[in-house]
Amino acid sequence: MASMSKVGDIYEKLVDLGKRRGFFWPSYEIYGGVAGFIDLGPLGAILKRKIMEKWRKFFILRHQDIIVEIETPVINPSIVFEASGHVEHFTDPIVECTVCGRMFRADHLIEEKAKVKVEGLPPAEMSKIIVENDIKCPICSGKLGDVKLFNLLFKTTIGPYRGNVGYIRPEAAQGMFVSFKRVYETMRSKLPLGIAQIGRVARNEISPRQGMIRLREFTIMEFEFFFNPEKPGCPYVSEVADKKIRILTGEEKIKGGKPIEFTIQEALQEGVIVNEWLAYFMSLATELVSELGIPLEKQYFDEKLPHERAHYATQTFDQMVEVSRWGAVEVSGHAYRGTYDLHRHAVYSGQDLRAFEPYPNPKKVKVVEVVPDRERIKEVFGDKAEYIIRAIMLQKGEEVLKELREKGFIEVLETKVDKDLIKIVELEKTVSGNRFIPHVVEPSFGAERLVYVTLEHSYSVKGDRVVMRIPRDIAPISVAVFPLVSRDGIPEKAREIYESLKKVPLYVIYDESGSIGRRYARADEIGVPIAITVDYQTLKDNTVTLRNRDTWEQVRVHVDKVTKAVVDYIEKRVEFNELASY
RNA sequence: GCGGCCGUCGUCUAGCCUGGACUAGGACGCCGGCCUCCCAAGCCGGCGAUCCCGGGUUCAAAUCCCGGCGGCCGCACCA
Repeated sequence: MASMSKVGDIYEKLVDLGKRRGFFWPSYEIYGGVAGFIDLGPLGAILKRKIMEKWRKFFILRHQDIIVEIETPVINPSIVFEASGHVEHFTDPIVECTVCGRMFRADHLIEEKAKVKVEGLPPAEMSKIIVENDIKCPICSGKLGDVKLFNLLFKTTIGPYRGNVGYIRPEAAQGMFVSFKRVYETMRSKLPLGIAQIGRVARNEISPRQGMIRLREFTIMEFEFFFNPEKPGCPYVSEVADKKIRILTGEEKIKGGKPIEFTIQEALQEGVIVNEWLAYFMSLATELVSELGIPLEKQYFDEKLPHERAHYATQTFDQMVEVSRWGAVEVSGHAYRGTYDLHRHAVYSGQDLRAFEPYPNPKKVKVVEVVPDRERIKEVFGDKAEYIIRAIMLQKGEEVLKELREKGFIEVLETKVDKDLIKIVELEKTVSGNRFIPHVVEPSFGAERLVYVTLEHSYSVKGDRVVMRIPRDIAPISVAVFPLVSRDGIPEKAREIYESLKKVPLYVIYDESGSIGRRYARADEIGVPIAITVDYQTLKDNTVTLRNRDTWEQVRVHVDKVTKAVVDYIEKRVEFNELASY
């Protein structure tokens, strides 16, 4: 297909196409628009839905015995995001130069210039440090203003009381953690367990740009996969052992290197990916993105360095897809979240969010029990005491003991607790099983970004026309029906076929305006994979022409077989040329 | 948030510098009709822009000035 060629920067062409043909456009256009919001048009909405369905097939339907989908609210009471750490960590202290107006992260600036740790300090304290250390604007040396907090969470109130603060979720994940106990029970208390959700989230980005890549409100598709850290193996990993993925490892990134191709097996053996489940899901993510029409060499995983990672994660890979204008964009994140979230919710809610796995037979074992000294902890920590006591009690006794012996204190909730506040009791006990906080790996996908990269990698030009080569199983419109000419009973015949295809059901368009070539062109531009043309021969032998969007090849198929041919083709059960034998 | 460039029919654009002849022109697309036996053909007719919004200067503003909103690029930000 030498005449099929990719063009350079296609962002603007897609923006144009999106508006003209109804894939997407800026929201609130008639009021001048608001940055960071987009509407999906008739075609975009179908495309997104088909991509979501594909995601469901990959991650939920294929694993429906262990991964289930739920739906939880978009608006959350503030306690949820206090527990998750978002209220604290999703807030950036920023400082503006009074001369040139540039904005900086106050904490980064102070730590760099004054060499002091300022994490968690109130803004007024940071402002003081800036004045005391005479820190100036690193660009123009101008005077810096006061430190202010900027929080990316959208805030609202729940009900009529101003004090009852709610936030719109910036990720769906907390819904899964908060309802973990319930889902775990409905799934008959077994691990591993994945809890998935597709839903809207919002982040109040400071300055969103880049069309549908950086949005203030978007759809996230993610699941939290809970497992016993003592049994971290994934039984499916053998199925994907030889599958290839590309990773820009942290080590390689520091050296300024490029992504390296690994098989899943190699990535695990070499310790590049720390967990089998994480590796398995990364393999599926690669396959999913490939099925959106993005070749392997245009995707890679970017291992996040410690300072690039979110507050909850111990290992994170961003799945990147190369696009023409912005280099590579993140379409999914794969994080090892450990016990962070469940632990925090257990502490904040006072609920036991541990899993339990019975031993074959109850065992008599020596256990180390941790008994916090409630009175003294309350004296020392005041309001925080209750949370600290809960956090201590959630620790494994052996681990607390070890930490105390090594350091003389333990660290919980980013707080040091001295050894004389904790009593250790060793006793013999009959235990019937293991109680623990499950570990979590989280694959999380941005639906709109997947839509965008799909469109971008579908875009091709053939001669002077645009052909959107959207993979046929996710193309918004599956098939077009055209009468070759609009007389002699041909339109009537074509309409019959159109009506029967709609009932399949399929997304179908019927078009009899303009020349046949114009209609093919219109269909190509919105990525309709197959066109059916009713012509004079149809009147004689009841066969129609099927025309392939990508190659323009044509085959004749009997009218009675057309539905099956179309369905088989768009569901990728057969290739186009095999339709000739239908 | 800062700086640069930019904002005219559905889309792309002419006009803006040098204010008036602009009833804002064109191309493509779209709608209706004719024609048409397979790749944006042709013919006829039609719809479509208070020139992003608000204010100012002027006898007169798409055009000059100010503010806002939006877009792209750079800086910062993107847990």
